[in-house]
Amino acid sequence: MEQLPSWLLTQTAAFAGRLVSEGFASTGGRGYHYRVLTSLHVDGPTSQAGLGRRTGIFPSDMVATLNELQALGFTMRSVDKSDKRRYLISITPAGVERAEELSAAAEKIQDALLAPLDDDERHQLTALLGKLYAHHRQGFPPLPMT
Amino acid sequence: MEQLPSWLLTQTAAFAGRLVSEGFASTGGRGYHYRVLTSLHVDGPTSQAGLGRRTGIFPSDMVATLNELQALGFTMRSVDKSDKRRYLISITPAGVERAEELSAAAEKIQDALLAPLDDDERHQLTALLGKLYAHHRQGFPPLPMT
DNA sequence: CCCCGAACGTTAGTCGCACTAACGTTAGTT
DNA sequence: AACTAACGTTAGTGCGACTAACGTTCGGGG
Repeated sequence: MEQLPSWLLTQTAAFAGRLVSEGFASTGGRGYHYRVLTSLHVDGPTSQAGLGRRTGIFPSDMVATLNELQALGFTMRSVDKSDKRRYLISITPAGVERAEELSAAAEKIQDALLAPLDDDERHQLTALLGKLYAHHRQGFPPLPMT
Repeated sequence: MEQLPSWLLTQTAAFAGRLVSEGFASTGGRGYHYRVLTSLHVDGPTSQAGLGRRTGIFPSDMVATLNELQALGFTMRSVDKSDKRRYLISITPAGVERAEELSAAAEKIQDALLAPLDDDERHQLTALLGKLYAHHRQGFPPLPMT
């Protein structure tokens, strides 16, 4: 059982999840915050739905996440007057700062996670996971990442 | 962000988790059932605590899981009269059958998950994940897997 | 021998993430 | 003008991981 890739993947992911949670939680954040702030920081403002497509977060969860981030002063909702259905979500200076904190935390997490692997192996792993990720992402969510 | 190993790992794990959930759910089971039944089938009867150590399931969750499996007729609790604190958990014939069903489901899941990888890559991946798993398992839970 | 700490099973509850269903509003399309 | 699709929102579900507390039982040391 312990050599089944799905077992290894989910178990390793469990450890990874633990590390990620701890890492982010120690700075008072969580995965969704990291994903959203980083996406806004790197790829710029967009609608909530667009953000959801970028980050793989469901619209319903997006609402809650943005409520939190907004309450913390990290993001802003402004009406898109060319389309009254949507908000334009943008990141504040404080949000950028936070995004960088969380990125730093993410890097530390990498190190802890990949500790037993040398550089070669790390590249192998990222390549393989990238392949899996790319494959399974196909045909899955609403693709247009506006 | 998309080349961060932790991002890839957690995202890939998300897909894996989806496939696993779907795969098991389609047969009316879940991950905990698979873990527990397989452990009992492969490594024989033990106490609840022992089972928890084998499978990485918390005692509190073990209780619920065994209640379910017992209600379904897949496992049995018998008193360990040499130690009145514990139950001896064993698997029933129906449970063995179920374990095999779930194992078959797990294999199908493997195929779906690893579809984009050739044999070589699959071995690489298992090796790398195994390394990570082995490393992070150290110093984590109560080790004696009685 | 008794006491105390550890292990066992159990109940209850929390958290993060993923996901579904339904609703009102607004934009396009036909 | 009517219909469909997209948007944001509310509410609720499921699974896995985890914490806290409690009563019972076992084992070892004073």
